[in-house]
Amino acid sequence: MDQENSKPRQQLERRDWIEAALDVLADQGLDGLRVEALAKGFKVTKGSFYWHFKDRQDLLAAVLETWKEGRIRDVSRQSAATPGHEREQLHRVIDIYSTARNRKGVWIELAVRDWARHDAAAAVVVEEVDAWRLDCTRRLFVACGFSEDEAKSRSLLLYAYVFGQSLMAFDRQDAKISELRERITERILGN
Amino acid sequence: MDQENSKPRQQLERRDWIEAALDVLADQGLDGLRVEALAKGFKVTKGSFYWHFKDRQDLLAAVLETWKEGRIRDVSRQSAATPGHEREQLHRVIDIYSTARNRKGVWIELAVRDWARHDAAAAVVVEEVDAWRLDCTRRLFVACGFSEDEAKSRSLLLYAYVFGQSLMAFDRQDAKISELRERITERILGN
DNA sequence: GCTCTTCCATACCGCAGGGTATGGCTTATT
DNA sequence: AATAAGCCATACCCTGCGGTATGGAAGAGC
Repeated sequence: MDQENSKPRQQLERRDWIEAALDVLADQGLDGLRVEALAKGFKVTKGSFYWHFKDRQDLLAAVLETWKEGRIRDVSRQSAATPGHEREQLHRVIDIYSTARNRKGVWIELAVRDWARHDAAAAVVVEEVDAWRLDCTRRLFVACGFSEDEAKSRSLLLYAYVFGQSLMAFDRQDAKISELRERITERILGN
Repeated sequence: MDQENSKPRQQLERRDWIEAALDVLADQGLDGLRVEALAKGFKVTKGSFYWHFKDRQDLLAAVLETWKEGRIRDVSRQSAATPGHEREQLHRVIDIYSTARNRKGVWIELAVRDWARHDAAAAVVVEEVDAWRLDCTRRLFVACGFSEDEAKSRSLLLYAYVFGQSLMAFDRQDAKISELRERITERILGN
């Protein structure tokens, strides 16, 4: 119910608040991100919060920046694909966002995108992250032998699919869901 | 800024509030759906609102029901495909949700799905609508000559793509976006 | 003309939550 | 030991918003 501070810390830092904020963002959404609730999670009052942050917007901007940096790092790791294993790498990109584990990452992703629909700053960040991601997978597709246009097209399809799939309840629709997923993956990556 | 009542009505009905609520839902999201703000849009006080609705939850439930009925009707129209033109029908399904016009419909879709992530009732409705839609396109794919499994798989890919695509800013990513879209559509519907 | 119903205005309560001011405790510094 | 700095508690203000109670205006029916 309430997020415990696993390490019974004595001093809170900016990072701790940001981490907790990301947790809340994952399973409450942006409008569930209240400083008093956050403070209560740390068994602390908001007097602490306003020591580390100017105001709520300050936290939100920091959350956004943190999320962006994390995604950029992820993309960088994916870009460093072992030559000859680009297709495996693309496969992993799909798997990572196909629910199960990484539920938190997916929900943060959706929360941020919802955020971006009503906030210009968030929209900019999402666009930047998308551009990185799409460019990364585009290069991978090109390395697989596809043309530039086909690589762009498939990159778009890939990410639209994984995000769209996380939008659908979809796990409960069909029993043999994993088989369907394999078919789709093949459709995106295949010949 | 404020939604005008185009027809200078004298009496408000339940439908009017629900319609206005859907507008707000489209460009403000669920947490922007406040009864006082809604009343101000009608140049009315909330005394009126609480005449037509028990409370805020009553409105939300009605909004959800209205949205569900609308989607079910849409699916029904798509199901009534002229035999021999199933592929055209699938093409239209993709086009309808590919932004441009129907921006409102897409944003409501996203708002409702965000809603469903934190509300069980909304989640049920979304699941039902998804089931209808997937079953409809599945039948269309089968009519196109695909196997049952392949039809299911492509239906999933189709809807995940259109929803995911609406999640991405994506229109500003590339100039020749329409060409990319055609490639993707071909990938989803093609041989 | 009178009453009753329908629909909305006015006025109010209660509470959650952002933000501020200030005081107190703890640790480091000299 | 005394002072300063870092970190948080307490107390308070203000606004927005859900919800209620009640009164008032306009038409319907008799």
